[in-house]
Amino acid sequence: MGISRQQQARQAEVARNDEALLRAARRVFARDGVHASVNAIAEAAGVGVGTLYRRYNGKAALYERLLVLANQQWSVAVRTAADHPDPWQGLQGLVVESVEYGQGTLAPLGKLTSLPPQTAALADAADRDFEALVDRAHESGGLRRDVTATDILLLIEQLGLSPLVEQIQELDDAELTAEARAARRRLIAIALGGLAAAPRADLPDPAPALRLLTARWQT
Amino acid sequence: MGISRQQQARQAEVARNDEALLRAARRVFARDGVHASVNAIAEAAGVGVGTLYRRYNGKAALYERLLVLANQQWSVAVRTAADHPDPWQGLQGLVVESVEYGQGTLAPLGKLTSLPPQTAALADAADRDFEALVDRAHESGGLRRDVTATDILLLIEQLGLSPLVEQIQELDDAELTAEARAARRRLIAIALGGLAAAPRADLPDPAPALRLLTARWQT
DNA sequence: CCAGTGCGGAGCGACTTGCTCCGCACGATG
DNA sequence: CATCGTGCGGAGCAAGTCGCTCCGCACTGG
Repeated sequence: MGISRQQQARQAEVARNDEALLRAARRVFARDGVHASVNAIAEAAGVGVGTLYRRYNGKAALYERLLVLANQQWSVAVRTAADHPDPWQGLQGLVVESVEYGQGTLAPLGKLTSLPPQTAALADAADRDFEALVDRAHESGGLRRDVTATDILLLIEQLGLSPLVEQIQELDDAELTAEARAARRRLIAIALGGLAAAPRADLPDPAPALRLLTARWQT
Repeated sequence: MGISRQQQARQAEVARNDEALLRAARRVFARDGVHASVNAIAEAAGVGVGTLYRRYNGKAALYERLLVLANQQWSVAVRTAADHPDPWQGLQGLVVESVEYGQGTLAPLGKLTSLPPQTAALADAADRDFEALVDRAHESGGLRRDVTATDILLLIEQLGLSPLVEQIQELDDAELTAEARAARRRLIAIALGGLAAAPRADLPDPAPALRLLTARWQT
């Protein structure tokens, strides 16, 4: 039972569609929360709803996939950060990467589904690794001592859901979107500066333009 | 044409209802964004939809009222902060107060309506005062120099929309809600520490419990 | 040309939306 | 106690949105 050449030829398109679907779903779920509609996701991905339903059993299944993927990304990112020679540097990189992953918080949708057991196990392991990393960052003197691992997790969640970035993304203006992401990078840097025990790096990127605040609700 | 005694007697109830309505509207709009339904707002306020419609011409009018009130609170808070003898202390208080006001970002709903002109003028004046305050905080040496006024405005917006606090509020557990607010106060303090030019105060409130992360999406 | 595959999106029933309207509870008046 | 004015809750309506199905079509390799 081999796979026909026709099937092989289509695989590329299928994979492209699937990726677009997941990226769009991540964005729309982050923006609209539980209210996110499958129509909106399909449209944002540039595919028909039929394509969405051919791959996922419905909204809940799509969301569950997203949860699993987010979990994998978190596990990998924690492991990478733990491998950094300087734990405080590794931790900073982890925060930046996690915030910019763009998942937002998916917790409100938790009711839609429950994590598969093996994913939950993976998450537990990653969380233990994360706490160990935080401990080492304390010992290295880089991380201020009164900050806990939970503080940092909450900080990541807090920074991940960015009205600024999400709303400006809707405007479909590439330059403005880049500015918004840069502005958020500065906010992340400010927060990281607040986590640091002592001297802090300069803020990255040019100072944000005021129009980032106003562009969103102008006609 | 005087007001009858009966009318006077009812005024108290009317005022109570109106306040509950506004507080509920603020919460629900912050949580659900544009999708917030008037039914949900009325229910959260503990009143019927009829009562809502007797006072406001519809969702847009309610929202506009919220915008105007938020503007007033911002103006007052900026003025108060500007009166503080130490501009950096005043600025810190302003950030905390604005974040905890609980408006979240209302920008996504901006399309529903437009600000009345006098409110816009008030906002402009407040923004000028705010920039002056930031300048003075720079000069006083309290605020790190590479942070701009826009950075701080974006930071307030970023911290104001808190998935943690909003989702835990849904659970209707007073103790847990207090813990969530305390946890966010620590995040604010961390961010303020990142804004500071040099030495920082200890973080307030006890360290957050891990269950703040998990309680939300457990059955 | 054909056959196979994956695609878009019109359309379905179910549900939610913003909003209206009416019968009723309440407290003051006489 | 009966009356009356006032503001209340929420059933119910039309319009719209939802998740989802299904079918005709475009594209590709032979």
